[in-house]
Amino acid sequence: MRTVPARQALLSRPVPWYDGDVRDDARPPATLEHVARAAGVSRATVSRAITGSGPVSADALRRVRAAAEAMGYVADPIARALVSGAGTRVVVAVTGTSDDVLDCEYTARVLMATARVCAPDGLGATVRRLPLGNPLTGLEALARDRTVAGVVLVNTTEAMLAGLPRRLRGRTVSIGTGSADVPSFDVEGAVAATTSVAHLVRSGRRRIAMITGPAWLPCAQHPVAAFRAAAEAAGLPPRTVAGGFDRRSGEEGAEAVLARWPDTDAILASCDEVALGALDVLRRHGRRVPDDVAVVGFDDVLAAELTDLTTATHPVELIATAAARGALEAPVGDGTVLFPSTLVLRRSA
Amino acid sequence: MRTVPARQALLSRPVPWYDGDVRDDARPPATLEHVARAAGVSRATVSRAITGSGPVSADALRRVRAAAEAMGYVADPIARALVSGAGTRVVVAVTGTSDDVLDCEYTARVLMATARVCAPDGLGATVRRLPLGNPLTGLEALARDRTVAGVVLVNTTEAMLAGLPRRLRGRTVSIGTGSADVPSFDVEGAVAATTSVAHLVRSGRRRIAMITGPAWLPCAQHPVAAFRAAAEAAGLPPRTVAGGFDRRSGEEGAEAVLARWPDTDAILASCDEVALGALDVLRRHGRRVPDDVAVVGFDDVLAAELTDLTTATHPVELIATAAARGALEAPVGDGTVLFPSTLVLRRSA
DNA sequence: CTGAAAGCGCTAACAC
DNA sequence: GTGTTAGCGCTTTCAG
Repeated sequence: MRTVPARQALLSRPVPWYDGDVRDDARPPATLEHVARAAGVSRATVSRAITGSGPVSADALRRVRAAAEAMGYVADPIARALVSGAGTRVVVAVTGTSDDVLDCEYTARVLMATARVCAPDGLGATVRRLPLGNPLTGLEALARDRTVAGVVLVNTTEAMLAGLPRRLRGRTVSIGTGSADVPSFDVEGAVAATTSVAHLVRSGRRRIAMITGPAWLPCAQHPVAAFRAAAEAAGLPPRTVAGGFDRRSGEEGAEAVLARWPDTDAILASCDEVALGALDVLRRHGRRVPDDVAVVGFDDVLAAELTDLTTATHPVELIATAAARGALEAPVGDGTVLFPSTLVLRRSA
Repeated sequence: MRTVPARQALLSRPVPWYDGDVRDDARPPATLEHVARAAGVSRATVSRAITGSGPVSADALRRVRAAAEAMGYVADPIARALVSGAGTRVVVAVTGTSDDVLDCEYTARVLMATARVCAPDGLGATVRRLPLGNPLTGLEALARDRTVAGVVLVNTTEAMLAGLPRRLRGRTVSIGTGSADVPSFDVEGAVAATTSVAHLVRSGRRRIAMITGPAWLPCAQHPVAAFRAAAEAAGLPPRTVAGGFDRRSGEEGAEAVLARWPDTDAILASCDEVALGALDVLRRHGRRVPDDVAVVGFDDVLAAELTDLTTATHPVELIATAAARGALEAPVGDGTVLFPSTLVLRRSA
């Protein structure tokens, strides 16, 4: 084996485009090597200068910066990821019973926000469903996956938080319930419910029923608890029926409400989709909205405006952006960050 | 410099988890090296066996497969990307004048479909806006970006197709207009327009106006041409006003239509969003829909169902999925793939 | 058919 | 401070 001193090897190896005059188009991007040669220093020094991860003389720093600037040097995130084991994509992991959860507008918006956060760092975003019955197998697969830079949990359960694989700690966040290990980002759903009830009571409603979110979803219980508390505080019966987040459960929920409490004069829905289903059922039953029954949703999707639905806002983009950032950087404060929700008054309540 | 025979070096280097009994959770994923040792062959052979990129004896193949299977080996996409220069993410590049294009439902759906295609390969997805005025600078940046595995163009212009950087060829596709270099995937917008006009004419409409899509967008011209042809074939005046894809241009377009041709009895919109804006204006002007004026949209978004809008379907997920696949694999046939659109009859026409 | 060796572009010990 | 040396996990000539 012939042993060649490294530096000489470097010098003898041609640096293809730097001295040639290839078409700008075909020219491959500059590497650390190119910058080092231009600045007259070693690759290590360039690395330190660029990342700021070690001592570099002011002089070297200046020359490196100038060279990098001139050649439009950008560190290759792939090489970085390989050496640091940091991964190249943020996974939006949605718990659910079927892939329908990936087809909903909400998930699409979370993914979009995540992708936009990832873009400048050369990272990508993906989605994956975690089966409700056994989310841990999915999480373990993610832990073993070297491409995973961070995980944004959507529809987090207690089991997932408790069983979070070690390797995922510090780069996993939750949109919803969190834990000591997992910072959480969520909307002030409880406040939204309280405000909605207050509005209904103020406008004379006395027999309010709530169609709740999925029973297995911890963060969906806060609005329910708030509804109960607000109702009791106002001296009203805390009527609730179990629901989900889709149109269908809005229909079933409204049917259940009308069957159990025919005198209901207001329905509070866990989300707009559910409210739309309820509106449908009310219409079919000949109940006028808002005259006979008021309806309040939650989310303020485009459809809410079109159907004149009174609803509380849900700043999904803001939440998801903060969450994705949290999954990439070391989380700022490892507690819960809640985003405000405000009631938008329209015709339905 | 001490020169150590490679194989001996390999043998003397401990293979951390393979012989130890670390917690399953903390155990790092198996590498080529682990499989090679277990199968009693070299890394090169394992590589050939796994990728099928070279001659391997049946015996070696069997042993490698067994070992890989047993250890749950999956090749690290990052290392692969580094050595092959293949990139780790597919970029959805949307041409537009402002970042609003990234906030629309359509783009979110394209991104979701792209992310789902990328997921199994360990790749991610991102979005990026290409400024309408100068999309080439953006494309050149993408060409220089090593993380880019493929590009899905949305709202493609002729200039972009003509000036596509060499390094992007073969891994760029277009949702919309394509070229010899760029395979295209689109909906049968022309057919949709023809069918819509046929329906309107059949139901007695004679003074049909179209609010077109953006003038700068080539693929948006096909429906316009089809509309003109259909109208003329039916002996009707081919009335068109320029529009865009947003609610606002639907409103402005409808105003323009009513101002120029007060006797209009049908409006064909370039998309549902535009149709919704038109509906609003018609209501404000006291025109009854569909009695006085029929309205037909295009896309069949959720809002179309809610507002009882007659519209033609637009299988965005199908199109984007095919496009993303095309950006990753060598495109099947380098022509245009058109997806069918069908008219959904509701109350508005 | 198979193994050794050479990197992809970068970071991180470790010496000077 | 700065350079040298080792890799990260993989593919790929190039010899045998």
